[in-house]
Amino acid sequence: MSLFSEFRDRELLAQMTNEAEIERILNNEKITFYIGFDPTADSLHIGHFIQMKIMAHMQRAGHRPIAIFGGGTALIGDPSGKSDMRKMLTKETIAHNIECFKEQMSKFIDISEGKALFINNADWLYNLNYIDFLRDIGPHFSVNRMLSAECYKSRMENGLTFLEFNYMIMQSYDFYRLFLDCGCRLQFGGDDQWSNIIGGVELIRRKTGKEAYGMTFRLLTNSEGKKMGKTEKGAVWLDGKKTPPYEFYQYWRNVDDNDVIRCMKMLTFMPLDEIAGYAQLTGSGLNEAKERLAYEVTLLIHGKEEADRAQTSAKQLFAGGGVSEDMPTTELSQSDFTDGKISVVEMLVLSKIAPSKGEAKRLITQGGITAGDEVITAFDYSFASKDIENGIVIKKGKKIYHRFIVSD
RNA sequence: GGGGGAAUUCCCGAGCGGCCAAAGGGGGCAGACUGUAAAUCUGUUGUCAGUGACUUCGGUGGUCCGAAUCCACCUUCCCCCA
Repeated sequence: MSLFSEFRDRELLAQMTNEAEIERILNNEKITFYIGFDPTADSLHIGHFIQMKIMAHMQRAGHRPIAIFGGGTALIGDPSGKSDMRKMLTKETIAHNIECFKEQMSKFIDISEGKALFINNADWLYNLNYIDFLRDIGPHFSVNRMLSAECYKSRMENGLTFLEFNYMIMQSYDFYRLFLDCGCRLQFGGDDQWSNIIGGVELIRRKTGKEAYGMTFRLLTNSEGKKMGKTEKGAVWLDGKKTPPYEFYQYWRNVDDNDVIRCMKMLTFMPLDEIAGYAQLTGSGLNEAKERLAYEVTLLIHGKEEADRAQTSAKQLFAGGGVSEDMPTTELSQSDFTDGKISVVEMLVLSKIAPSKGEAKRLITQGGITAGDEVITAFDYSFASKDIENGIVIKKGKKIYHRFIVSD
């Protein structure tokens, strides 16, 4: 199957500037292309992963990827899809974030022998001369047209600063520079980047008279069109320290029925005909597909060992009596006990299962806390230290398990 | 630069001197139902303590027995005019 067809069949494609030509190039030439990543956090998240996966697909097919780290653009802040201005990041934070990105990305992209390039756009953006830049680039942008761009729409109501307004021009300039310096003719990005990408395509055409191409990939959304990969605590991070493998696994294990197959297509390298098999499943049979999805994605991000462990833990916890070696654990020391006892409320707060004592009591009152096999019903229930010296598992609701052990 | 308006608990959004820890919705959490799904229904959603206390309504002062509500100044944001 051709690379382009693969993208299409995996439902990855969103918009592109010249479909026929892009398909021809992808399938028949070896080209240099780029994707930008703004270092706004110290870890990549699942949305970036799709972009990386595309890079990997492309690299396998012999194309040369460039990953641009937005050390310069992150200082501006992309207003696309944001209803508020981002918090301004310091240069130090950005530098640190870039290092984190590079490390994570190296696991997916082969950068040996110039097979891929990692470039920081601060290399050219920092030292731009304002007047020269305006005279060189400014005339090629129409403010009227920029303001009608999708990425500024939401901001027309809430306010858009001049700082952020410049973001599109910066990104367009990036593409122009890469076109000149590296022969980069194609830019990819998430679909929210469409405006920024065609800005660059157009700039290149106006400055050089040559054609460059842009293509966007679908954002990971659920069946209701809402962005996926977000939890209450924030994004689903690729860094195991920010989103532990078990939680990561559970996120995918719990996706909506309607989203499983698309997630498989978009996030894994599973063969399409195999995915088609899973698409036949209905009702509770879909759990099988979810399990596979969770395993595959965890495997890609955290490796086989962690994926196996997450899967085993999940099976033990949900199928068995709820005991697993690998689960969040809180160690209680003797000083946590008063007169040799500790209340369940305290344990819940100590382990951060509940953020406050009030919340802990509420959980107990509503029957949401189970210790061992017993539902705790009295909010002042206490454990004696000797009763739990061999460890005890407390369950909050149906899915949160936490083990307590007593140290000497 | 001139004029007008706004800032409320996770979010949106009521409240306009005591009955306000603050309506309603969203979201979250828990329970029921289930398939570790969705939908639905119920409860709950500041902190600490079992009648109560304490800290909250952009910030700082003030008026008052009493303020989210009134006054002054400050900060930020929006709108109209230039």
